[in-house]
Amino acid sequence: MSLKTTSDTIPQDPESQLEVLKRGTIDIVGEEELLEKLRRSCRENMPLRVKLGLDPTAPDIHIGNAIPIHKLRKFQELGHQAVLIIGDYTAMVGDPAGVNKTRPMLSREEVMANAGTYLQQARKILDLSRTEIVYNSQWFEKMGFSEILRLASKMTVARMLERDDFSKRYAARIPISLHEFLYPLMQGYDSVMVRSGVELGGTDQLFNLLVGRDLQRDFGQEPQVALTTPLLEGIDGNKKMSKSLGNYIGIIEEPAQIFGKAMSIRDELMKKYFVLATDLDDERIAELLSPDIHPRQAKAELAKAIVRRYWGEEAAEQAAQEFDKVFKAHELPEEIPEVVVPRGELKDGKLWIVRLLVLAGFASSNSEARRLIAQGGVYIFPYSGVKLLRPRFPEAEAHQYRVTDPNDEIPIAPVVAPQILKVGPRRFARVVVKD
RNA sequence: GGGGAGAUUCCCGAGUGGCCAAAGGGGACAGACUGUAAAUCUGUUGGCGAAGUCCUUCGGAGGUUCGAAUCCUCCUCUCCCCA
Repeated sequence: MSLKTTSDTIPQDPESQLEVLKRGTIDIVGEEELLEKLRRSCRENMPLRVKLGLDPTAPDIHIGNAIPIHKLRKFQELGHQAVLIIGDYTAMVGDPAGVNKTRPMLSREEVMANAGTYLQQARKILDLSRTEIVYNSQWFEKMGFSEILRLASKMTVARMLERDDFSKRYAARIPISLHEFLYPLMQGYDSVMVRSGVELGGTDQLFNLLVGRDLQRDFGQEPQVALTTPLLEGIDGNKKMSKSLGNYIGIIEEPAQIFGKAMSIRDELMKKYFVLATDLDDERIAELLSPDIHPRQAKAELAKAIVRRYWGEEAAEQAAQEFDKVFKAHELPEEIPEVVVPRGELKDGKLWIVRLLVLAGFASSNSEARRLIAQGGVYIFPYSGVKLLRPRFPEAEAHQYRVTDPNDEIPIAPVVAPQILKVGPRRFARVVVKD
């Protein structure tokens, strides 16, 4: 996907820049300062240095933590210098912001592996050729203990405990490890090291961003402006979208996957997703959310818009069609993964259905497979020409394909005409025999 | 350093000798219904080719007992109070 280069249509005067940048923010600490910085930048033709830190704590960037990245992109479009910090050191600590327990410390290897995939993904949003990319191990690795002490002396325990997440944990008697107190200082020190003029982050980052301001002052630098963006709820609808909760939509997930996950959010969440996770303008969003539009359709537009943002128009269109096909018309999806059955598993050309479910990865044990069957969630039918699978469509006679007996032995057809195994509404596999 | 409380299944959390593969909630999965992987309702949620006076699981290692998540000893980790 190519990134839009809109810089020539973009307002260059500081006031309009500020206007553009303010859209979709929660706090700007130092808004006056920001305007001043923008003015100076115009006057002296010096781009602002805009910092965003990404901690590679998991392999995926999701549409929630992509929000500040898009904001960084905005700055980039306005001609400012994006500074992307890959927090390979901070990732080892784990940001305590908004978390109610100590995060497991990651190993160097895990972090580095994630860092690689992060850049791959950030490419989808940022123009990396115009982005300064820095790893914070660069300075933390060689930092001596005396320097760490000096840094730590700049923060008080009382101030730390003012933080909501820490004070809650403290009140609830949930352990707080000392190294977690170091995190904001590390992030703040990053700002000093890259001489950041503006730092971006989700609202839960406000404290960390403010520490950056303080530290910069201590180190004789002009303090950065802190600009925060909203947090997005995960697809479960109540908790913040996060990797560890597994309630996220990753930006490099398959379009079909993104589409489906977006369709699974509750209706009330649509507005927020429209605003924060798509490129649609306010007018269009209002239109889609009006009572004239069926929520189902609005949500499909939402899902499409999210896919479009990361995979382009064509992928979005395809994902939408695919979804309708499977969930509205109850037909087979376009792409069905194979489950390979080793010939040795067969007895007289037959395979125990329970075994097949396990081989396909649809059940982790025979017992679970039996349960699925007992619940009526398992179907097996020939590949050719079966329109699924609904009692409401009598011509399909769907239920003749439902597996009802966990002791069934399924004859496995030759490779040319494989069978389709379906579990639940959306898990499919094509059964293939190989030696 | 002294005293007290605690660690339970994917998560939270009940359980203080057998009725415990372990309440309840969350999550997840399945079914019904539908507008969809929304909402709602129902069910399932350790393993074993389903079966048993079976095996594994209540922080770890031992012990008491016919029998231990539950009692004892030591260990690891956490929280609280005092210093």
